[in-house]
Amino acid sequence: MPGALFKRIERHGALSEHERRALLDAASRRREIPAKHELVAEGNVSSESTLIVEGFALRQKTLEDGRRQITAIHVPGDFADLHSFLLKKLDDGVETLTACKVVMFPHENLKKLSDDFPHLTRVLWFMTLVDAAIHRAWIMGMGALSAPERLAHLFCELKDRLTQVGLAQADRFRLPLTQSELGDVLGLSAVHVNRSFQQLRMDGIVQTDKRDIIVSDWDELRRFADYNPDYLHLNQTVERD
Amino acid sequence: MPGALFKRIERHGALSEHERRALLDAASRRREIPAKHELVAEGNVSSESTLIVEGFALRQKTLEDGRRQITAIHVPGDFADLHSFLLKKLDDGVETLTACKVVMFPHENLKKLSDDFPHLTRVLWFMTLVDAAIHRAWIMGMGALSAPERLAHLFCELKDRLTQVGLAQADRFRLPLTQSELGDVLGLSAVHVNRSFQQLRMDGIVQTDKRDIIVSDWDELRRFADYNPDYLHLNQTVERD
DNA sequence: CGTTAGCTTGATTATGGTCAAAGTGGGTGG
DNA sequence: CCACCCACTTTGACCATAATCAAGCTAACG
Repeated sequence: MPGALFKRIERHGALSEHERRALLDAASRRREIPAKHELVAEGNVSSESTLIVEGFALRQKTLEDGRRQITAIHVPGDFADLHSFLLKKLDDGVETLTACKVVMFPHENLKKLSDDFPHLTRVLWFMTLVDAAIHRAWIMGMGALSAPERLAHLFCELKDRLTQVGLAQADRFRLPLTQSELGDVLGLSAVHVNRSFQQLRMDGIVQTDKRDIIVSDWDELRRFADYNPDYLHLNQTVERD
Repeated sequence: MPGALFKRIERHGALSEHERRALLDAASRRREIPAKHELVAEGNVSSESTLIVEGFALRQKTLEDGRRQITAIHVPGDFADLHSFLLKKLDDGVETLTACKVVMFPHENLKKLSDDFPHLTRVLWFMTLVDAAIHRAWIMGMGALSAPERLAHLFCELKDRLTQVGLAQADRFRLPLTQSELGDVLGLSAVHVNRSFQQLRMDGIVQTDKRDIIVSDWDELRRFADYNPDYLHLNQTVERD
């Protein structure tokens, strides 16, 4: 179990036994958190970071008038708020999307880790850099892609990220977001997300079954969305020396 | 001169003499680069990172069909591609906007720094986290703000970032971007950027003089754009212990 | 079963894109 | 020094994409 927990970290890091142990020791408590529960409020100072073991979470920013924008979707294996280790005051809030099992890492422990384990530090840094690369892909999508393309691009991204941690089937994955939430991700109204869905279905490149996204020809979808998974650095390892 | 060079790094880090020296030693050569010159191409593997000493640079992603999206604007004091230290293969290309003076940091030297100087490592990590926070602010803007609001938000951000490194006057700063480039930043057409400009001018909250942006009442502009500078972490120091 | 959250549809409006042409001004070469 | 050039800005007319509003539909859940 502790092994599976660090699936993603280990994929990027090739940790030594010593580093594994230190990482495990840095974790404080496990927590189970219900769906739609706020973990950290936007603007709050945080003193621990959250590794998601099970379930989905999101990060969001809110405007005065209530408009909200989702800035990140997190899947199992992700650190949802590792950036709070150094930023402290979060510019975005963290909220569970589904019920989650998480492991908390107090910042003082991460501090100690980063004093003693340079390689492990670089691996954690790397993971926040991938978060940033995903931000850039979203910026690209919002600036240059049409609504159906954006939706398709998101499906491609989530499929690859979920496959990385063994949570997608060959032709489908579960998407635990309502169309309204998807709107807040993509910068679209819920109605327009619905119409974009219909277009993808009518064009025959995406099917849906409840909350499952089903795609028989991923290459076709990738071409449609101009998707290139390089930015996820899926199987890249931070070199040790 | 080497002192001014690290203005931003030192603001966030409170470096020891030892760390300062190590950082200086990690720099390889200084370079002068003409305007509109590509420093790293999108998709290329990079082996050094670029600290901007003078001038402006940008990062961009391009689609097959030529649509491009600018993902970051960099001002003096910024590391334009520090993320390439660990990501290696860049998902966005780096290009100068104006003529630049830069200092290169070979990744092997950064590697050594990060082995030996945990605090300095955390400061560099912090700077990439601020980049990511800026990405999130842009995502928010593109998803939830109108065209004139987005433009105003960008002005507020650049004003604060330039002030941090002593490059803005009280009521104005130089914006070395054409309206077409601003369009590629904001996800708008050049024509619509022009019309958004006109609206800000007509509402009396922004004036322009050549490439200077002049604002007499910043608070008004900030309110208009729903701008909160917290995400820039302008004067925040990474604690040493 | 009734309630409710989420999905779907239609009609209308608004924001922003596209295309084309006409200004403007700084820099360069004759 | 002037005239031309070129890049950038501005304008207008028209079109496309997406938002909004309102209502009806569906299905899971208590």
